[in-house]
Amino acid sequence: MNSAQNAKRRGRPPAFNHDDALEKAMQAFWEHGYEGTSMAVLMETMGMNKPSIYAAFGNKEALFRKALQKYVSGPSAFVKDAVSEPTARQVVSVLLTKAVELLTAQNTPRGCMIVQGALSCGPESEHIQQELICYRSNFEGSLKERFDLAKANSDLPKDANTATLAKYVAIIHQGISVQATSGATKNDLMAVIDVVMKNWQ
Amino acid sequence: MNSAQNAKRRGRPPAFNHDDALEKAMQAFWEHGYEGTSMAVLMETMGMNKPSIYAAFGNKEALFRKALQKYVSGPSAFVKDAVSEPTARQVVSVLLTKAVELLTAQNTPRGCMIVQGALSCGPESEHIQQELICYRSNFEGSLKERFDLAKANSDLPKDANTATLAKYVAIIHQGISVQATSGATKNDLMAVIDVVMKNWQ
DNA sequence: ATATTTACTTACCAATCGGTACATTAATTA
DNA sequence: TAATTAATGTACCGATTGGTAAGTAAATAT
Repeated sequence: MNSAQNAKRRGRPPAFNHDDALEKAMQAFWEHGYEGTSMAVLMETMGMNKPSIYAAFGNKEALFRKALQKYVSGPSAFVKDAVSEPTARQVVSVLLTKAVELLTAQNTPRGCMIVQGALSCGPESEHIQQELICYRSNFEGSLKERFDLAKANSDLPKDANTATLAKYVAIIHQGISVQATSGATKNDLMAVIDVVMKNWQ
Repeated sequence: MNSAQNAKRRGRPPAFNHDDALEKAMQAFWEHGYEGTSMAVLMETMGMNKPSIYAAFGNKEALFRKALQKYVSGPSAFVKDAVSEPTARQVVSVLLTKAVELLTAQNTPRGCMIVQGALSCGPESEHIQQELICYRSNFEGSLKERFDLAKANSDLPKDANTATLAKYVAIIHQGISVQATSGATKNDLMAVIDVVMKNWQ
C-alpha cells in the first residue's frame, strides 16, 4: 500500500531499505548484545548515519525493541509452530531440534538474542534486560499452556507439574543458547537433545 | 607471613583490606558483568579511588580475572567437592542442588558469574568472554572425566557417552543460571532438579 | 630531624558513549 | 523555475569510558 513506488512521497527518497537496515541491526544486536553494540557499529552495519537511524527507528533502545520483534517473527518464529505439534513430546522434540539448528547455524550469530541480548548489564540498560526477561517468561508460559492442554488430553499424566516441565524445557533451551555461543557444534547439542528426549516421559 | 603487622613495611599503610576489596569487586562484577561494571562503581563499592585500585590489582581486566578466581575458590568452590561424590548420580544431584542454592541465594547476586560475566559483549571485552568460555569448558571437562571414571567403575553403563552427559549437565546448570537472573525462585528450580534426577539413569 | 618509601587525593587525559543542531541534497508540487 | 518536503552528511554536544600524572599524607629508616 504505502510502498515507495505508489506513494510518490514529496521529499528526498531514502537511501536505505527499512527492512534490510533493521535486519542488519538485528544481526548486530544478536551477536554482541544491547550494550555491546554501539551506535557507531550500527551506523556501519546498517549503512546509515546516525540522524537517519534516529529518524527512522528512534533511539538505540527503540531500535533494539524493533530488532527484537523482527527476531521473534523471523529467525525465532519456529517456536510458535513447534507448540502446535500434536503431542507434548513432539512439541519438545521439534522445539529443541529447531533451536539447536538456529543457534548453531553458520550464517547467523551463535546463541539466542533473547537470552544474551542483555543477560547482565549496567544500570542504564535495565529496561531492556527486563524486556528480555519478559520475553523468556512468555516463552515459558506458552510452553506451560501447551502442557496444560496435553494434560487435559491425557497426553501427559494427570499428576504432571506443567509449570515445572515448562521451566525444565526452557532451561534446556537457555543452556543450549549459552553452549552455542561458547562454540558447541550442532552435533554436540543434537546428542544432548537425544538424551533429553530419551528421558522424556 | 607477609601480613601487615609482622612485616613492618616502610611507607604509608594501605587504607583498605586487599581481600575485602576484591570481594566487593567480585560482587559487583557478579551482579552486572564485566562491561556492565564501570570503574566508577568499582571505586565506590571497593571504597578505593582509581589509582589505588590500579596499583593494587592492575587494570580492569586484571581485576576481573582476580575477582573470577575468588569466585571459583569461594562461592563456586562446591563444584570441586561435588565431583568427589561417590557415584555419578550423587555428583549430578549434589552439583545441581548446590548450584540452585548459590544462584538463588538472597545475600548474593542471582545467577552465575562465569555464565553472565561476559556472555555477549563488545569487541574490547572479547578476551574476558573467551576466558569465561574457557572456565565453562573446564567445568564441563571435569564432569566428563568424572563420568569416565564412573564408567570404568561400572557406575555408568559401558555405552554411556560421557561427553554428551557432561554437556547435558552443563546445559542444565547454565540454564538454571539464566533462570536465576530472571527471578526464578529456589523452589521453582529445585522442582526442575527433581525432574532431572528422576530421569537420571 | 631528615630522607625514604608507600599509598592516598586531586585533577586530568584522550577516546568513546548516546544523541542532536544545522546546513545540504534530491525529490515532488505549484 | 521557484517553493516545499524529506532525507542526507557533517560537525558537534555533554557525559562517561578506562587509565594516569603529579602532588600530598603517613608510615619507617637513617
